Amino acid sequence: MSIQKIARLAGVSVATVSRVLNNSDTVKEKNREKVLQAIKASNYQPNLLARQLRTARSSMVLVLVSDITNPFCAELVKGIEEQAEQQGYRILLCNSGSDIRRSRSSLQLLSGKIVDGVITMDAFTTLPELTQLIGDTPWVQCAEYADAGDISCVGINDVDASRQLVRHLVESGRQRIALINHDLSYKYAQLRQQGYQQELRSRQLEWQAITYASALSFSAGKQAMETLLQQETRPDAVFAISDTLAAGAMSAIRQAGLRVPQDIAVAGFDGTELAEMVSPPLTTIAQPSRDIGRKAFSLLQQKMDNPHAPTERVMMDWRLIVRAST
Amino acid sequence: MSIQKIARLAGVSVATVSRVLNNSDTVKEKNREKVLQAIKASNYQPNLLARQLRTARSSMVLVLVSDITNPFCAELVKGIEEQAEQQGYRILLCNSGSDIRRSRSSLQLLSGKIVDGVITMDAFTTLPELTQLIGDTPWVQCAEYADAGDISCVGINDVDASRQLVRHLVESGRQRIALINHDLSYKYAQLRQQGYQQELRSRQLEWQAITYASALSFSAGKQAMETLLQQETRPDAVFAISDTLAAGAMSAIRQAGLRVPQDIAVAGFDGTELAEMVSPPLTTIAQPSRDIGRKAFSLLQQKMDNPHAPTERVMMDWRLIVRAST
DNA sequence: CTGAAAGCGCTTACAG
DNA sequence: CTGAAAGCGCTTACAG
Repeated sequence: MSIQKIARLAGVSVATVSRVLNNSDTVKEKNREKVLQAIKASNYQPNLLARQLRTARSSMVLVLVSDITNPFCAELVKGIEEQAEQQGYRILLCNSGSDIRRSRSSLQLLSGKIVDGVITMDAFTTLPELTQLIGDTPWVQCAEYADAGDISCVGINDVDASRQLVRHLVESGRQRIALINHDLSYKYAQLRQQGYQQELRSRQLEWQAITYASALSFSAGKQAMETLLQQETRPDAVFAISDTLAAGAMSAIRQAGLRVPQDIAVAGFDGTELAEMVSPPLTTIAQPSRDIGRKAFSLLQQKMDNPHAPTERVMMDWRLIVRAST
Repeated sequence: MSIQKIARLAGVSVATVSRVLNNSDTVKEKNREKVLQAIKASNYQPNLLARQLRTARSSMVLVLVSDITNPFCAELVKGIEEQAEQQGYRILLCNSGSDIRRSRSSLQLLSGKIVDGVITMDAFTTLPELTQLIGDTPWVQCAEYADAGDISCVGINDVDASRQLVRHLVESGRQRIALINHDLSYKYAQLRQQGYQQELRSRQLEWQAITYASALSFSAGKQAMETLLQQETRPDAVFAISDTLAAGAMSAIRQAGLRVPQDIAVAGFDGTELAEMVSPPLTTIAQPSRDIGRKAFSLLQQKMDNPHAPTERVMMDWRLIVRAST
């Protein structure tokens, strides 16, 4: 079913059909109706491929998400979606699993002209490769940094946020604060660790312990906490770099027969709903995830509308939420 | 950058370039090299739109997910993805939010020939409309029923699973078992409710209470539980139709100063990781979510490979997991 | 083994 | 207001 058939059915030229389809110009009412009727009668659906090939734009953007299972990512996506929808764009989600091979495959949608731009959340260590793959098509990095190259990004000040969280733990009397971190190829992981260390140093606290969870998951958090509990001195507080990890840590603590927060205080990061779901509810850093997502799309749109739009690095606000876990 | 330019650069025809690109036939080694070199030199990327338009296939499928935030959905998607990847397909995720308007918009990817098939998880009440939108392109309904029309689907036997869960509650001595359900436009919600009622009846338990959560979320579950707690007689057990709702219910119970499971037992459904994350951990029905996803893709692939493939309704295995919450 | 040519289904100046 | 025609970037019989 093509525009040709419709044209034949309606007794007009394909140009006229196309004009009706794009409700453009001035088509004589009589003709418009004939076309509309033919369309309805044949249940015609325009071929988007052909249209996009011709116009060289798709009004679709690719969102390369590292892990949809991660509630923080899911929130970011919702923000991106909201903004995109409002601006008449459609979003294609691809789950990269932080795997460069899969990213590469997904990015063919970009180089293949199926989407007009891309929002990524990949580790900043993969940026060189991504940069090469993406070339100079519109691109925004979301909730992870890009400190070189011509890439716009949105995030929060992770060092400050971490410091404030650690400060809170210190001020509530904790002496041995451990960190459960994740893959340091993420810049945000590095920065949160920096914040943690800076704050300890400035408070003259010598005790320090860092474990690296193998994934950003509950079970990895649990395992990381078990490791911490096996060490000679036991921490009296744990700062986990995400709420999911913190939930895992709490579970490990409970299984070891210890209490939260009496024996060990636990704090998370992100401010997802999960932090309220566990008990005791988690102290955490609330990130404005929806807004980060929205902003990421806005930056992308600027680039799509104008290839020479300036590259921006946006820092959003965050805040500490104190709950019963600390 | 087009195939034409490469042809010119390499001093061959576009046909030859195309052949190299599709590593087909037998291109003289000398020419292949010239082409490969030209491609590398110019960093050429094939235009997928043009290719898909020409070949009328994309090796991409659309997954219309009702809510990526839902951990059960996320698991399904991972299963679909695994299978798709293995078969050389790419997946496009669209978040319908159970909104028919958004589904409609996403389905243009189908009618517009951008994808070869679609997997949905929409409420069965929307099927008539979806059927009309989708026409006769390959389509599989995942984790929700389709009892009419020519739609393949994969799921579990919800009635049996519910009955077994309720049986477990009864057998552990519970007398007043409440149900926290969700939107009855989902067939699975209807069936689980049926199972609940059937089992109560067969056990001659008269007491019954059903609340409907406004969403499949923690806070909606909490609210639903609060409603239940306000009624004259208090239940001594609650069966929530999803783990997320169950988590909300537990939170409400705790806030009311009651204990789980001593005062009220709580059971969930789905068997997501969340069920292990809360404390006490949840008794739940484990659905083989990954396998459901994989199966959904396989069914879709059958339809894509052969338009006359038979329509199937697949029922997967499930099992009851008893934990400390009951 | 290779190239000229048709065609996938659209849109858009251009001429009338 | 409308139509004929070119062209987006590919692939694929067809002929050689």
